[in-house]
Amino acid sequence: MRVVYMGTPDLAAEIFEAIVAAGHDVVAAVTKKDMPKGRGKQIQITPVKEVAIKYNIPCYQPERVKNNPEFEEVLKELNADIMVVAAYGQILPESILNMSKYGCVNVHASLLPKYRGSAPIQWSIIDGEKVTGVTTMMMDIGIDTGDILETIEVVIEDDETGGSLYDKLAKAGAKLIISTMDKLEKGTITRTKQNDEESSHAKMLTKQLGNIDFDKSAVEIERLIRGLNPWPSAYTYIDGKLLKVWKAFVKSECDDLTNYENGQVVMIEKDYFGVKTSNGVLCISELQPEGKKRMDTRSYLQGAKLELGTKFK
RNA sequence: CGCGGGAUAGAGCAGUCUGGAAGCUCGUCGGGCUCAUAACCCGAAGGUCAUAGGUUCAAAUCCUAUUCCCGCAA
Repeated sequence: MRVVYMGTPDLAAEIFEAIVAAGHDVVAAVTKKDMPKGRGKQIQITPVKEVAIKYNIPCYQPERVKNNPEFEEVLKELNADIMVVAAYGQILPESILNMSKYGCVNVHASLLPKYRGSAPIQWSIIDGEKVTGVTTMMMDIGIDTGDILETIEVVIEDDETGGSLYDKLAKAGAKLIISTMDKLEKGTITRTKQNDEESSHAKMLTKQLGNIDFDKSAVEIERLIRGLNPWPSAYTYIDGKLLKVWKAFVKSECDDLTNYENGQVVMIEKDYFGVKTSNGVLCISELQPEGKKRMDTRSYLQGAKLELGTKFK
């Protein structure tokens, strides 16, 4: 098929590659504008643009697609059979949705109608889901509300992190979109309406979200840590300095801790230390002090003189 | 030139302000103790103190430049 591909991050890039590899004629890529990123403020090109350059595919980066007749004209001229959208980052107007023969198909990293929105992967871990997946759907004017075409399930492991799940879903999504495009072309696809009553919305991730609240339960905090690993990461403060928490586990049975407050260090072992929460002890086993590299807690304890009763935050 | 922290043994750190013997907690190796051990005791190896230049009788430490790592912000 003659494809226009829209997407921005790595996940979208992987799906992009799969479509190219499947032999489709991708005539153009559309991605967000290059933004200054990283320490220097160096301009960094988006992962999708990288792929476009690799295969010598023209790449468009409109500031905005809404109310942009010029860009719509360009799109029209491309005369695509289908537009595939994956984590593009902009809402498409109806005129673009209806522009091509097969319309706009979106690859979304959740089992819709659950986790509509921008950060479904991390939220599914934070919420403690056991299963998530990828959905392909026909886009309409709502946010992730269109008819479902196909889904694929992915199990969330007990030690799943945002990063590891991201990779799994990218691979699953790549497989699924090929299948969906194939069925669309053959006309064997079925469309299923979403049940809005079962829907939920995954809010955008913010750095604030990673600020650990020790008044929550250890189980919840541990999921937060995994969900926000590697980005934007869960953290707390010690002596006013940032301390990122990369890995932790929960200990529910402990000695009497009524003398301690939530957020205080209540046990120090060789490979971890435990912090009291509202329910259970959060045992931190991998962390990163401000300005330092990520390290296991064993190493951290060699150099830092952590004492029982130290309060985080 | 967006703001800031950092580079010292395999790891994590102290020492730098106030120049004057290379240290700490571990790890590794050897030996001992023990029914046994990730526990304990004794011993050893392992460093161009990021790089280059400067000041000084003397530099990890003071001055200048460079490289690399990291946090914030975006």
